[in-house]
Amino acid sequence: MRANTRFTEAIQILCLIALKKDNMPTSDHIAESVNTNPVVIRRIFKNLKDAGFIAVKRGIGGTYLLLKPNQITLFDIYCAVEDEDKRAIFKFHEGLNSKCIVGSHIEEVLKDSFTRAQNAMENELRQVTLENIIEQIKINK
Amino acid sequence: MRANTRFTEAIQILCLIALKKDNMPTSDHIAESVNTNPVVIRRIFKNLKDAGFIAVKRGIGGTYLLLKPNQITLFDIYCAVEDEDKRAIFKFHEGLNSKCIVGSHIEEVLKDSFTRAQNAMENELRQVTLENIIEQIKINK
DNA sequence: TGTGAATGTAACTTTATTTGTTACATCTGA
DNA sequence: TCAGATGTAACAAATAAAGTTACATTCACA
Repeated sequence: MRANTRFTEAIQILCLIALKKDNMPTSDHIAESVNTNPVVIRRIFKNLKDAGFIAVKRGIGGTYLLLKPNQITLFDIYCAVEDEDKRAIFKFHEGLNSKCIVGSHIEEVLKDSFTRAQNAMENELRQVTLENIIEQIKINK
Repeated sequence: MRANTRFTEAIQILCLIALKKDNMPTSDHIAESVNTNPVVIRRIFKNLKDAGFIAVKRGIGGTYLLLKPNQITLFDIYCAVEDEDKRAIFKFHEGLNSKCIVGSHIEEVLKDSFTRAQNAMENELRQVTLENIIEQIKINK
């Protein structure tokens, strides 16, 4: 399949919304910045709405934040756009041979190490807020 | 695309080789434990050979370890079967709008946080050796 | 109250990538 | 030499993300 870019796109969408309070950006405006189709943006809107991060106005259009940027971490955003299965870094082949000592135990044995690695990654994402990202963008600007 | 299972398969292959010193397992034997095609196993053999972990005997067939299980970490195995691009957890959409403040800076700004998260994950993989995994399999047996 | 511009969403296509499979050249110990 | 293995190319199948089209629905405003 293609590389999954929903997470970084979601971050970019939230930055655009946070930085443009006056003219609330529409899916068309955002799609231009991300270089994709407006429908792709609207699909991510749905995830961000469900997570309680934004509100989207029908009819007139536009979006705004429901939380302050310092209340949203990168991990929160990650969870909003990818379910637990998708967030798992390491996957197992299906149908491991249960008659084989290795095949029947490897998944259980590796699960521990994999969980630790996954948690370490996620804890780093928890350390960074949307506000941190926005500040960096302003500095670089 | 499909879920990438090469990493877990490589670990399983190395466990099978480490645990069967007498009758060195062939790609056919291993394929049965992993539940896949022997060619898939041979493709991973190539990565493990290139990394210096195993030797594969042509003609007669079979494989054996060139390093001790305590000299190979999960991170080493990860690197052997996935190049750097594939190991990257987070990907960016291509063609971000360079005329937009967010589009032109987001990748650079996020890179820092993403690198930290990636490193945290990889450091956990460095803590676990093939020997640790094999011991756990024996205990569970 | 009609209109224009936006969102919500279904349905389908395109593209990318992994795994599975077939086939066959090559190798090696007995 | 031969039986059984690996090495590898080439192609098919499966899967999933992103792109696209289409259209119903919504809402501020003239």
